[in-house]
Amino acid sequence: MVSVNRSGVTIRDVAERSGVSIQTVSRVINNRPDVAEETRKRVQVAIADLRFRPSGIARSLVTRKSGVLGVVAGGFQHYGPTRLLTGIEREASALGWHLLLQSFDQARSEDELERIGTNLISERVSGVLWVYPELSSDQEQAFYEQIAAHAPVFFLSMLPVTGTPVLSVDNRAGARMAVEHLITRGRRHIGIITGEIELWSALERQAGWHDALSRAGLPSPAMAIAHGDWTPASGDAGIRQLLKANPDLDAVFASNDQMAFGAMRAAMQLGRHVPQDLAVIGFDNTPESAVFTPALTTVQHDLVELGTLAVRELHRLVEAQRNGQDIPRPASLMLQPSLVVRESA
Amino acid sequence: MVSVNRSGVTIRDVAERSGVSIQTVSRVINNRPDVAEETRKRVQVAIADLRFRPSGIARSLVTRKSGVLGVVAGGFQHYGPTRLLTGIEREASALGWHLLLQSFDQARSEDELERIGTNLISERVSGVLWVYPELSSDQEQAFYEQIAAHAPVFFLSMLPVTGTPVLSVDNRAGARMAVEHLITRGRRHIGIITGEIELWSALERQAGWHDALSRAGLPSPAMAIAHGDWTPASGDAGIRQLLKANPDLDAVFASNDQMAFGAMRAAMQLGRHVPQDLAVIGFDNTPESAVFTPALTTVQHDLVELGTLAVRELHRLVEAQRNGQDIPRPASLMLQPSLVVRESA
DNA sequence: GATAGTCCCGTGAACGTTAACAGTATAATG
DNA sequence: CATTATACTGTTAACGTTCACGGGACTATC
Repeated sequence: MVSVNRSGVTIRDVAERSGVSIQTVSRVINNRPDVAEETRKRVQVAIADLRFRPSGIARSLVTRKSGVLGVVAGGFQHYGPTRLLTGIEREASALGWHLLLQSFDQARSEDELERIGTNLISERVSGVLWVYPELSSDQEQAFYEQIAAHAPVFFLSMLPVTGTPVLSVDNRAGARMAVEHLITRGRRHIGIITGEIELWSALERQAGWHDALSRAGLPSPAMAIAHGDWTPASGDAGIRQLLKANPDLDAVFASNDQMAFGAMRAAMQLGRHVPQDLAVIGFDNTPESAVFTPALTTVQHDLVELGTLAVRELHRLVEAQRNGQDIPRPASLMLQPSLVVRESA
Repeated sequence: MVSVNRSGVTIRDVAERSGVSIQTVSRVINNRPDVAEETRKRVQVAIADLRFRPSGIARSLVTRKSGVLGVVAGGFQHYGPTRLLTGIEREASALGWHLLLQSFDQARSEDELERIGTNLISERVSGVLWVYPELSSDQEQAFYEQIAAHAPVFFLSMLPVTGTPVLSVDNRAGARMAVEHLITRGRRHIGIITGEIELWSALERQAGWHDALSRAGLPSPAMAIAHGDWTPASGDAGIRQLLKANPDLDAVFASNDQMAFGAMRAAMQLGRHVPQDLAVIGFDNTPESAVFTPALTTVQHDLVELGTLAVRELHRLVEAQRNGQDIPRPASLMLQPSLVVRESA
């Protein structure tokens, strides 16, 4: 019972049925003032009767505005991108924008990038949000120039490059807070399990770890660093490596909660008690972190809010541009995270 | 440094520069055979020089095909919808389709529904995937009729209604497997913490729990049922309620992993040992489930695969329709889950 | 009573592409 | 050599809207 009768009712049909011109119908659907109340009613009745929906496509063609926001994102197996997307979607829909999603997971090849760029331009997106995947700086530059000639681009949680506004959570400050908390609690041998090091957020969290240690006059040797990839398994592997290299390790900062979970489990398997022998601290404040045993101390950041803000800023920019107003060069923005102290540290 | 010069290079510019007609350029970009190799080259050079990208919008207008897949989804704070979206995105992009995302989180009002329908129709989507939110059956019917007149609609993980194909994981069978496993291990007083009962998947899992019990000749009294909402907190509350009402409860089936986590933590706080005193089993096989302490026994289902299949089926249908072929009424599809036995049961 | 202003409505052209058809050469066939 | 097929290219008309005009019928103003 799949219906095939694509109902092709157009503005012309409405005009005919209500005995006015096409233009008048157009005025009604865009509810413009200059149409008599009586005719407006008549047209509206015809619209309802015929179940007419104006074609966004035709409209876009002539107005040269799509009302579509291009979102390039990846890593939906992780917590961050998912939350971000939620915020983005929410605000976009509130502003009447649609989302054109382009994922960028598997192959980060040149071709992939080219394809995404072409798609975004072809669909005449009104703006672009580049959410997650890091780019090498030459790719970055090329992509940015390519797209930016057509629509404004914002980068979320990415290394800032010239002329590109970046909106992000202050990962560095968050990590610093976490490690400072460990230091306050008397820990002195504090390791780190990093995220994927190609990602700016991972690097920033590592930098925050380093900041806190050096401010306290503590060393941050290479052997206190284990490289993870955000997964629980890499947290497991990471803590084993760290404990082997640093027998007197008394705390670890895992760059996200999932790795913290993996690390806690492995530590307990190795006979270490958390937090007595080993304090563990995470990053994300995932729902699971509160109910893990022991409950995870972690860094809270509001990514939904970040996504919301990004869309709002971008929308403002696009509107200003469209109305020929002065375009304020958008500033970068850093949201401040906070610490949630629980049992693990 | 936000660029405003929306580069308006069209097919006409390309034609002019390469000294051919517009039509020939069109033939080249759609790489059709009937164009001389030499002219093709010349046109391609012009395209590259001018950085021309054909307007998907104009193309859609004339071909009356958007190549856009409407996805109506919600609940991205949960594991399921996220995985599903991943699969959908992956396959869509492989097939050259774009995704138009419409969230449906907050207000499930009539207005909301109307807005979504209008959007989908206005954008002339080629097909619609209704991912998560349940609808009351009259809403359902109205929505379906409204949209289906324009594009085929598939429902994922929803109560089947007349004429609507549903693709889903077999939640009922999964739950049954879980509870049967508990029974095999000698458990006799098995409670359930349900998901949001408005959702079909939650109801199916509850039905599976009931199936297994009655097949084994065991009772499934109302007081063995606690209603949750997928969150860890509701798992916590759920197990407390169950233990109070059923002092000799020796196992619980939580309808998702997050609730299982909450339940395990609460049980341990109440002095029960998992799995000795109380066996716990979840549903989803989230990454965290493997590293929780104790590691969670749970039901594994491949939602990425489900999303992939859904898109593929829908695409096939749309293509068949477009080519005027016979349209096979798409069958409903159930993916079989499997059990992952770990420590908690 | 002429002039200007206001309110309402319609006409024609455009937006950027593809579909359908109509050529014009050149090569193959009898 | 005439005829027919083949390979390539161009012309015209859509697709469904909105924009920039223009103009008629009233009403207000001097």
